[in-house]
Amino acid sequence: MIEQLNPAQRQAVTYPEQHVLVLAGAGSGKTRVLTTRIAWLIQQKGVSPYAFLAVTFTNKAAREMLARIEALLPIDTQGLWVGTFHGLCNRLLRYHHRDAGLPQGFQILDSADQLAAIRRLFKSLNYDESQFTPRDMQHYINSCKEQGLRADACPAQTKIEQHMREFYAQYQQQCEREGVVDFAELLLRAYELLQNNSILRQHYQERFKHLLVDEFQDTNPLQYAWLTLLAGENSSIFAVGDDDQSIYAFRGADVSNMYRFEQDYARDHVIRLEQNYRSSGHILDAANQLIAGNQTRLGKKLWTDAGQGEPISLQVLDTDQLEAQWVLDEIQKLLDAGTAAQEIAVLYRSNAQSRVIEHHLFTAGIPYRVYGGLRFFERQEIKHVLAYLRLLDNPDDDTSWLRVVNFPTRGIGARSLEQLGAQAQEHNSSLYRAVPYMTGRAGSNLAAFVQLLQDMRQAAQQQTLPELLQYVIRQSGLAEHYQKQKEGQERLENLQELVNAAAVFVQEEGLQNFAAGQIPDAPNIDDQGSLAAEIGAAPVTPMSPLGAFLTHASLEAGDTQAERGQQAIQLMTVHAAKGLEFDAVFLTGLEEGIFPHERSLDSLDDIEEERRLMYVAMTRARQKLFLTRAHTRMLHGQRRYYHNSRFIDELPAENMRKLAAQPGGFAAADSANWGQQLGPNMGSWQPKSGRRASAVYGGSLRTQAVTVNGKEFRIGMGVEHPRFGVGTILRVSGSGDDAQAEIQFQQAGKKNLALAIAKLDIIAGT
DNA sequence: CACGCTCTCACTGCT
DNA sequence: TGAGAGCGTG
Repeated sequence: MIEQLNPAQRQAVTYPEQHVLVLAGAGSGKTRVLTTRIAWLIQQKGVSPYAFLAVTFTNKAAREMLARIEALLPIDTQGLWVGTFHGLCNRLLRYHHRDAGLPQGFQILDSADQLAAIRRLFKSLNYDESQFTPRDMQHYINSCKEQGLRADACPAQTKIEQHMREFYAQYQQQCEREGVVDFAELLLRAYELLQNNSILRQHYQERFKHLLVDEFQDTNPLQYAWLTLLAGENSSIFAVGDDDQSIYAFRGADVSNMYRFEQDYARDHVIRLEQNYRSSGHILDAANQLIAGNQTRLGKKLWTDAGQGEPISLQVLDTDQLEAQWVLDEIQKLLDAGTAAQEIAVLYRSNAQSRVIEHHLFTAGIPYRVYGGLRFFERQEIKHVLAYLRLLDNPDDDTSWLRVVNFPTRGIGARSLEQLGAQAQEHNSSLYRAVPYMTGRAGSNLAAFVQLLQDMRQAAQQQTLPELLQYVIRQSGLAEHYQKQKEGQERLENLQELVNAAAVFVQEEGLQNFAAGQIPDAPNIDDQGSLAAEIGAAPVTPMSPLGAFLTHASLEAGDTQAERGQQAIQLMTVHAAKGLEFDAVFLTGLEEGIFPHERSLDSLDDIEEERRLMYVAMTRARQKLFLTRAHTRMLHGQRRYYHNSRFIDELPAENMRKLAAQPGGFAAADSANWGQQLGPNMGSWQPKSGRRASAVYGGSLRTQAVTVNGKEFRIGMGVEHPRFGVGTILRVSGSGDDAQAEIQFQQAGKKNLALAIAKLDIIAGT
């Protein structure tokens, strides 16, 4: 089992049973180490499978981990807790819902549901959106929870903070009333459950001798607290991560958890996995050099014994169009040379950049697959069906109620709902429970809807889950509605797919013989029986197939796209590429303001995160890495001009191959021969010094003044912008509608503005 | 209640 | 540029 491991991997796998931090570089075999550690402890040390809790961030990672453990061990892996933070917390809360103060069938809100709930509360509290929007509020609530803060513990120094905190409290009340929990709540509740209930805490602390965490750099403070709370006196945490690949600070991840863990738990117990099995030497050397530019890191240097391979190619193009064309040409060559399409990836910093590339691939007839976008359980037609189903389980779920009470339309308009809302408020009840107070036409329409739900609930008692779904799709009128709709065909197919998904689900969970609403006995679910006996906890609460399916739908939104195996070029953001690898990688849009993104330019922390992102991007490539940038690209419907990304300058010359510039594009049209100008060592790639890269704007395109709409803009002139304030023109270029100026604003920093569009006032006398 | 118009705004995205 | 939300009209 451990014979084929390298020394560092072996050390990690066989480390004494105590807290360890494993710094696992990109492509160093971290999943293998994690899974082998579990298998080794079970097999060689006789540790019971019950003593393990292994936690990941994504369902995909959890599935992969389980599959690999099963491949390593001939024995039964039942009892092993492997899952996502949210999945495991959900499990805890289902088992101990009473202790956690939750209703038995609590529903889970996904981000969209949460936002809808917040919007609804905005309306019912008559909040205007001038101070903060529902989106701001959602972000605020989640980040409070991710720091373990309930509303009463949130700061209230300023008026705004007081308002937000008050709203947070109201939102929480609404969730309690409706019996729903959002994602962050799953974690916070589970944490509080263990915190407040010493019997449960001790039970789990004694049970889980080994806590293993994947992607530790992505944990947020609450996850860290949950994990360290769960670890008892005799438990050990095996934390695997890479601080250089921490790219999710924007959603609450805090790399300093790694530094803290090292200090507080694993001092002198840090293992570095630095041998890389993925990329060639040139790529690794360049990536190492780049990431060394970050101040804050634990430090690590990847190496390979597989040879230098090919240097990294860098190509500079005039426009985003030409960049896409160049990428297309190179892809064509790779395909001709026999590279499999799915082994070629085109990466970009943000999704908007995919369009041009897609267009070129599409025109050339090359199959491609864009990652990201709508996932299966997030589609509106799917969410509609799920809303009906949720109401069967929990009619007090107002979010679901409002979603489908009038969809398809059944004569219950905004007016009726307003009245219903008022009744609900008055009787302090859910909308569902307020229906009997309604009279007249609205009352009877609502009563009919309640009857519809009642019929469905009845069906749930007799039919299997797939049968119930089919029934709900028909009886709700959704099937008919989409049949009539012009573009409803695809939606109908998705609904059928949902029925199939339910059939697969009950099969896999062994629930196929149960009616949808029936609660099966739970003889073989884990050790909960013994737990109940042991600590006198509330009786175990298994879920009905319906409840289980709804939970599944919330916690696992489904893949964005089907199998990766298809013969298609892979297009995705750098974030989405984390954890993946390809023979050939095109990293596009390497311009200052694109990558690093303009929103990150003023903060060192943000720039360091962008640098890690660049590091992640580069280390996706096995053999060939192509970097590209364009002088100008269309963004937000405007042509904008960009400098070289600082990250290009930070790469060592000896690992790079400078490609000759491509002729053509607007350079030719503008009669400025950019082709020559961008020859080797000029615009394309320059060693170290060329940070300012003035060559980009140099030569015949350099202009002293331009006239737009009768106003003359000169270099050095003072201008005022309604948002950015007062600034000085550093540079002008182009003409007519394309005329651009780079302006140094006193407050807002340097901006490139299109003069025909920007509302600039010239400050007289400058 | 549905449709179409205008306005605004824009990174990354798992659970 | 173009998606999504808000608003007014038939």
